[in-house]
Amino acid sequence: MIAVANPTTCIWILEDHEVFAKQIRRLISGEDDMVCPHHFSSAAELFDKLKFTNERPELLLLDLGLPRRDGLEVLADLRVLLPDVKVLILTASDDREKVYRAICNGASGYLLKTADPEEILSGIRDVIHGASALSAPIANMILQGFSRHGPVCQIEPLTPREEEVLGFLVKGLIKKEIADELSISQHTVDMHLRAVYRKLEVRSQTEAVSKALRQGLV
Amino acid sequence: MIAVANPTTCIWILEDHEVFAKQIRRLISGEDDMVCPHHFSSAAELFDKLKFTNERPELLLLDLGLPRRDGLEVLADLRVLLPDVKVLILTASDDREKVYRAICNGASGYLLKTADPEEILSGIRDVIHGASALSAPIANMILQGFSRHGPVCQIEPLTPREEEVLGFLVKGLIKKEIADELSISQHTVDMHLRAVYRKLEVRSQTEAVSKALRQGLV
DNA sequence: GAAAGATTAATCCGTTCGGATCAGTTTTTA
DNA sequence: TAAAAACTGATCCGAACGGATTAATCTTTC
Repeated sequence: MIAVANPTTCIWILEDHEVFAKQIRRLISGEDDMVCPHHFSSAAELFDKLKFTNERPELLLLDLGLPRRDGLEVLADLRVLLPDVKVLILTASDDREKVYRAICNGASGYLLKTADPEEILSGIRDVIHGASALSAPIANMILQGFSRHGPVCQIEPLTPREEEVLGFLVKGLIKKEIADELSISQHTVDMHLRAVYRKLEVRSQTEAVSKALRQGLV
Repeated sequence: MIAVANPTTCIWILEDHEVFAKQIRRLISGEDDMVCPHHFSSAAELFDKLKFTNERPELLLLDLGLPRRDGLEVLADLRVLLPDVKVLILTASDDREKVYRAICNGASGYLLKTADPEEILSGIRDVIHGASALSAPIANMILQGFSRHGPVCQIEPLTPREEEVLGFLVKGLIKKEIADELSISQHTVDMHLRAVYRKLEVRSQTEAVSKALRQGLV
């Protein structure tokens, strides 16, 4: 692997609050490993730029509290149009649903506007390097989502096939559909599932899916 | 609320690597809002201290790669013995299962030993202030756990009763047990559940639980 | 005080699930 | 190569589930 020293990262900002956007631009411009050539006040402006030019950012700082088009919609659209552009949410809202939707829609991080400049810059660098950035209160929200369901113990490891079946179950398929998907009989699916129940110490699909998701097995 | 200026936080360390432990102690001692009076090389030493003295830390920096007693066991025991003591994992391992188990067992954060001193200090402060601290690669691991299941859309809000029923379902109860728990008939539970199905656009308990957990509804 | 929404309850019926139990084949590993 | 583990398949049956439909009561809101 060839190491590239200080490659300059191109960052765009979508933020309707003009003053705040300019502050962030100044912050970024003060660093020698990143530039911010544009910022946009509305989703329309951003998509016009993408439509009529070939310029592309490596990272977009995205506000969620936009006036017309919701930031979450912008995020979902970008995932389809430009899946390689990383999106870092930078917003004032710590609404639980917004946080979850942003993450589930592929945001690389979620920073609050209360974050200090250092946190924003290191967050940007983390995202550029393939990691994720979360403000402490947001990390807290997510972690609580885990621990709320109580402590967990080590479990007997699942076989690859068992994990596969469990994965389809989590996707919402019923046994017959899983059987078709894997080209095996329903009885076999049943057998694998039974083994999963034993290992996870559960007694139903519902419990198995719940435990699997809470423990990050799938 | 009365603001207390710079209250000194008492931090303990459980870390079998003597050199690293001393580095961290020095780091902490250099700050005027935190002190580290003790560090321990084994779980036994730590629990002896807790048993024979009344000294208690506000925060424990915990390594997971301990020789005899596993750090995760220590965490689980501390949750029971001293639920108010916050635990911040500081370890070399980025093993997915360890991360999930630590979080599910109530750790307030998970930092990698590769973290720089500033990150460790700000992580400690975040935890003390009730938030959480995650190293960027760990945050990434957790976020991937969400987005792996694909994008999600806004859903019709559930009524309180519907959320309650869904909550019990996630806990692994079957309809009859939910009915008993809420002192209503199975038919009513069935009705609520059907409403949940419609709103979440699913067709089974399994799918409902899956979607609920992935979207952080419960 | 009227309208809207939430909560409660019930019947009917076909589908799916979970538990118990058995057994042959393939793959991995010691 | 032999043993262990994983994967495959099957039957039987009672319990649980999902869909459709109807309707009374209670609470909140305008």
